[in-house]
Amino acid sequence: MFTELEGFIKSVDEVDKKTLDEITNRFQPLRTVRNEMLCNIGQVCNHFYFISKGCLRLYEIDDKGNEITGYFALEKSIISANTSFMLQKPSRDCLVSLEPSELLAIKRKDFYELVDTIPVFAKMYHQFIEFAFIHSQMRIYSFLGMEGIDKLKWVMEHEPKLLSRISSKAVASYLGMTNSTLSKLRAKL
Amino acid sequence: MFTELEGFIKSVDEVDKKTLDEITNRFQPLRTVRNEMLCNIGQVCNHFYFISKGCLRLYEIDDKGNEITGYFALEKSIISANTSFMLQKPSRDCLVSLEPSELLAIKRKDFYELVDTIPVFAKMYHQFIEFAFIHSQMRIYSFLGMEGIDKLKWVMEHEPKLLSRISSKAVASYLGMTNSTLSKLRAKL
DNA sequence: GAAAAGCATTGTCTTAGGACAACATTCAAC
DNA sequence: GTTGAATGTTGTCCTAAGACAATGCTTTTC
Repeated sequence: MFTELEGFIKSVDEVDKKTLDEITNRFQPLRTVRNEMLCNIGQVCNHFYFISKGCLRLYEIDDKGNEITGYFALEKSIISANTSFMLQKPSRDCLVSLEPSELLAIKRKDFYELVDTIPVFAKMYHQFIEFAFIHSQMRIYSFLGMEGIDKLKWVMEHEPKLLSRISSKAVASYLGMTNSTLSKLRAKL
Repeated sequence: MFTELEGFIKSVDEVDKKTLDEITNRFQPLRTVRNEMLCNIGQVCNHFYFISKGCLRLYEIDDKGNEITGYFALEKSIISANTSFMLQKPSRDCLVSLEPSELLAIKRKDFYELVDTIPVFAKMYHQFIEFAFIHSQMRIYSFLGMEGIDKLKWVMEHEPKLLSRISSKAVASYLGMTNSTLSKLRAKL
């Protein structure tokens, strides 16, 4: 499990073995089953997760009880209930595993200590958040105003893994449509 | 103009006069008229802007020629054509002033030098990007799946300044609807 | 301060997509 | 493997919102 994390860090920048150990030492392995909740609505999220294997989903539940997916994270990436983690406020999001997953968890305090003391880790976080922001903006541009069929084509082009791996229901909640609409659109292609 | 920037930096963290000067020295004042273009589509954005007075808008033009607003920035905040600035790729966004504005511009190279050498500046950037990300996520959650009337109520509650200050047309492009729809929804309230 | 350009409002018509429901299918758990 | 629950498909019906157009209202510019 730690091999993947080491590879992930190395992909950010060159790093010596000692520094790498300092980083990985702070992470605790964690195995989840399907649909295991890592952060529930109302909790303050105190961990960041690196995904060695598996897949996590971050979603919110709106006034009408509909789920809206904010983010999917696949293996070799990091995720938390970001807003709650950053602001240390009760989360409006749920963070759950979609599959049995192998994770490495780091506590918030340790996380920010590494950010403050280890440049490669700071750079990694910096890249993560820039990417997360850019990705969100891209979704806003792509999904506001776009018609359903174009949203579907957009995911097929930009995030094809989601379609092969993740349930239609969850994908629909990511695209901002109902599962029946998604199903009809798929039939049209 | 520089007074506002100094206040902005001080609001991030305590900072001595010398450091403050090192920061502000890198900024060049810049006055714009209405609708002045600071970064056009296809250009690589090489500046970050602090807004002393006025208001900027970041938007994209989709396949059908419709404008989609990604972001509004009012005085006492910073903005650039973020994606292009971060990735150093040709921008898909246009950055324009909505009003005659007083700006302070900093070159990309200087900007990142300050990020790397002055902790308070790094913290400021860090806060900016965390906020920008959180704001984007909030918009995704709020606007995907929400009905028009609820989006309007949402802006009235969360960003009332936009409605009093910015043209309906631009607000509509921010909410992902046409201006005629927005006008009809307003009449309904 | 007149002319022009850009905005905002309101109307009609049309359509994409939501709600709900019935049924089929897959998947997981025993 | 069997059973039950969750997911996916397809249908009908209906409504929110887009397209387009006509008109009135502001701003800007000369």
